[in-house]
Order: sequence, then C-alpha cells, then structure tokens
Amino acid sequence: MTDASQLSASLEDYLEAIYNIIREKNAVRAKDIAKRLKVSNASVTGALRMLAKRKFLNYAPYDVITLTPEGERIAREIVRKHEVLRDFLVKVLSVDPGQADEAACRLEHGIPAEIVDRLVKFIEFLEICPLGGQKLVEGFRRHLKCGASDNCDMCIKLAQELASKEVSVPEKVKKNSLADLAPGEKGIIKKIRAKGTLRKRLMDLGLLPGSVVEVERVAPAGDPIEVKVRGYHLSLRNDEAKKVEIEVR
Amino acid sequence: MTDASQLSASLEDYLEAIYNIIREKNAVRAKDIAKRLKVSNASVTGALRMLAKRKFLNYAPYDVITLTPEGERIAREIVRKHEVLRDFLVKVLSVDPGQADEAACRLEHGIPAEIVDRLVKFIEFLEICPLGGQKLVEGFRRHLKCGASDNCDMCIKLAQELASKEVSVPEKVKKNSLADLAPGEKGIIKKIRAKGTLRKRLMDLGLLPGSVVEVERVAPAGDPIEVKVRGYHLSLRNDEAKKVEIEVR
DNA sequence: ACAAATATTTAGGCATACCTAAAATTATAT
DNA sequence: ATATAATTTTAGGTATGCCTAAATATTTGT
Ligand SMILES: [Mn+2]
Ligand SMILES: [Mn+2]
Ligand SMILES: [Mn+2]
Ligand SMILES: [Mn+2]
Repeated sequence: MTDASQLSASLEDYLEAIYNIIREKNAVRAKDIAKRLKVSNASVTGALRMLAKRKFLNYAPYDVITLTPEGERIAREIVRKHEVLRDFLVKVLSVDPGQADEAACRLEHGIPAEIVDRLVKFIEFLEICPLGGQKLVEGFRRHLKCGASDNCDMCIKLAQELASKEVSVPEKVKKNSLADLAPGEKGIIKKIRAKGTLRKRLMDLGLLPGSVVEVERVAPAGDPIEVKVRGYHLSLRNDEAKKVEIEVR
Repeated sequence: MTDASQLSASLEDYLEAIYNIIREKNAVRAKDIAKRLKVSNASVTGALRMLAKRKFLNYAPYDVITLTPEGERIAREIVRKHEVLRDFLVKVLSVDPGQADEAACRLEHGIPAEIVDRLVKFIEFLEICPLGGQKLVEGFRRHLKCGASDNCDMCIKLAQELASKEVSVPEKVKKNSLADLAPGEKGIIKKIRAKGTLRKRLMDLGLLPGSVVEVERVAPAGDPIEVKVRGYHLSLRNDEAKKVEIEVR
C-alpha cells in the first residue's frame, strides 16, 4: 500500500508546509502557512477546509490545526521526496542550494515514490561502491569548474590522477555505533544489534543494513539524536542509536 | 535569453504533443492531440485558441495548425527536457521505460533548463570520465538485482572484480567521423573539421567537442542522418556529419 | 474589562482546465 | 451531387485555486 490519495500539487504543498511548521514551532497558524506559501489568508482557509474534508487534518473554524495520522504519513512522504531530490541536485549535480530547493519543491509532486527510492539507492551506491562513486562525483564537480562545454581532457585526467593516489586518511577514533557520530557525519549501517520488538521497530523506521545514515543533530544531553536515512528524518534515543552498528568510510 | 514565457504545464503538453505529432506524421489534427493527451476534442480547441492568442501557433477555426518559430523553440525545449529526464531515469537509474516516460512528462514542467543542462553534463561525464562512470552505472544495475535494501557486499564486490578485469574489446573498424556510426552507436566529439559558416552552424546546433553524440537513424541513402546531442535531436546531411570528428569508446 | 490590534473566515470574483451535448464544417463514398 | 461520416467548434457547466474586501472572532495591552 503506497498511496493513491490523489492530492493536487497545491494541496501537497499545504500539507508539506503544515508539517514543516509544526516541526519548527510546534504549532501551526493559518498566517504562517500563508506566508510560507505566498498566498492570501483566505486561500489558506479554503485549503484547510478541503484537507479537513478529506481527513488529512483535524480542523474546525477558529480551532487548532493538527494532522491526522494519514495526513502526517502523506506529509512525511512529500518532505522525503523534497529532500531526496534536493540532495541529489546539490550533492551529485552540484546545483546551487537555493535553486535546488526551489526545483525540488516543484519536482516532488511529479515523481512517484518508487523512483525516489531508486534515486536514494543510487545516491547511496555512489557512497558505498568500491568503484569509487564518491570520487566520480568529486571529479564531476571539478569538471564543471573548468568552463563551458568544451572538451576538457585536462580536468578529467586530473580527476584520474587524484583518484589513483590514495589520500592518506587522518587518524580517526574507531566509531562503531550510530551514537558515536557527530552531527554531519555519515556511516553505513552494518547491523542492528537488537532483538525482538526493538529490532523490528528500528528496521521499520528504515534503519536497514546497507543504508547510509547521517546524523543531523544531537541534543545537548546526547539524547535524542536526529538522523536521516533514505531521506526520512528520525529521532532516536541514545540507547537506540547504540544498537545500530555502523561503519565510517 | 532563455524563456520566461510562463506556460502552464497543460499548455506545455499541448505544444509538446503538437511538435511530436508533426515530426511523426507531418501534420497535426485536433483529434490526434486529443487522443495523445487523453482529453476531449473540445478541450483541444480551447487550448489551440489560447496558444494561438499567445502567438505560439498559427491557427484559425477549421484551418491547419502550424507552430510559429517561437512555439517551435519552446516545444523543442520541452521535448529536450522530457528526453533528458527519461534518459537519466532509464539509463542511469534503470527505471522501467514506461514508468520513466510517464514521470519524465510530469517532471519536465518543473525543472529549469539550467538543471537539465547540468543533468546532461552528468550523464555525459558518466560516459567520458576515466574513473569509469559507465562501470559504476553497470555496477548499480547489478546491485539493484540482488534484492531489497539489504546489505549486499557480495554484488558490490562482484562489481569491483568485473571492473578490474579489463574486458577485451572486440576488433572494430576505426571510426573517425559521425558519418561512420550506425544507428544506436555513440561517440565523443573531438573536433569540428570545418571552417567559417559551416563550423559555426554545426557548433550552434550543439555539436561541441566533448559532447556525447548518438546516431538515431540513418536514411536509406545514408543521408540525412538523425542524431541526438544533449537531448536535442538534429538532422544532418552526410557531408556535414563527415566534418564531425569523433572517438568511439 | 474592554478597546485596539491581530488573525481568521466569509462573500464575491476571476482564470484555467477540464467535461458533455449539440451545432457547424469538411471529407468520403456512392 | 448529395447523403453520410468524421472532425471540429460552440454552448453551457463543473471543479480548482487563487484574489480582494468585508465581516467576525480572538488576543493583547492598559
Ligand atoms: Mn512543492
Ligand atoms: Mn517541497
Ligand atoms: Mn508533460
Ligand atoms: Mn513530455
């Protein structure tokens, strides 16, 4: 069961905005939505009514706005599409972040979830594959800089040389679990060191062996830890993160 | 000067359909457009009126339909976006062609030309780069086959092995110019062996050193030759194609 | 407590983009 | 040449999704 909820691009953007604003400020006001989407307050009221009628949010005139479980599910999927697309544009194609974000927010409505999954796999493969996908991406970035569409054997050869001379990796503390990573660091999931319900829970969240996981934020107390896997944002307790065995490249 | 013509996704699809139908049958009938876009004939009439009012096509009730130069320019750009996106989905991400085509036709309306250009460069880089982008894509294809999202060290190692053992290239006739290629074959443009106006014309068409060019069709007499560069379709005379020096990988 | 400021909704409109059914035009076949 | 068929247009209607202005409700400062 994937979706088939058949929302318009416009309504998807409302859901996305509501979801993001709740994440940021723990509450949504119609005015914030209007501002973010650059529409009038009146338009927001109309959209809210529609989304409530379709059971994606709980809402009555002048009342507080919350997402229903179904609404939240769909909102998360849109956010995921947005982020995967933006990451691909920025990290692989080296598109300017502002432009990438704008394009991602238009493309997100036209791309099916299966293709987003495929894109995630491709981006992960670039990081995982021993053929050196990451080097290739760096080579591409360099290639872009040496001007226009000319034949630039030079920069391509440069890429080749740099790739061959193995860069000496700086000494690093051995990091074994997701709880050892600092914000911004990434690892590849090797194993889920848990059994039963917890194991199932972690796997259901998308923490599967082979996936690349990135730590986004760590709360002052080291708990909870916010991570991103396959374009999904997750919040994990420290003792959960410790159960996720990873490998740092 | 790029565009800024601000056409809706719907009108872009009408232009695209008109352009493609003209290419296929040398004439457009409202009925064909309706069939291709799965809308009623009445809807087509409305769209045609709008496009004519906006000067993208020449049209009067019951009269023949032709694209204006501006309409043709925009139509070509949409077709280019469609094809680049589809190629990326099919050739890099290994998405099923049918699904890729459908997605491409939705995404084409939300992606700016500069990002399409970037995507073209990336796809070309995968073919050109000595780090072995093509091998990486093959590795990815293999990786996809070994099931779900599991950690598949096995297939990744397989990719590595296959990449290292240099496959013996079968004897091949040395191909120097674009005119030597058979349909389906590709080459990298090395040089334009022409001067003055012809040189300029070929370069303006997008035949630039470093670009990957693919032969699509060759007319029975060997003239003209249809090729694709950077997502654009071109039709070249045989003596023009001879001036384009290429290298086969 | 209550006036002023702020937020939200309602009312009334407009543009796009689709539809079906009927009318008008053009093509085709005897 | 004309009846019949096919195509295209017009007429009239629906649903989205946006807007501004006015009305209503809520919040805030004193
Ligand atoms: Mn969006
Ligand atoms: Mn978005
Ligand atoms: Mn389209
Ligand atoms: Mn298309």
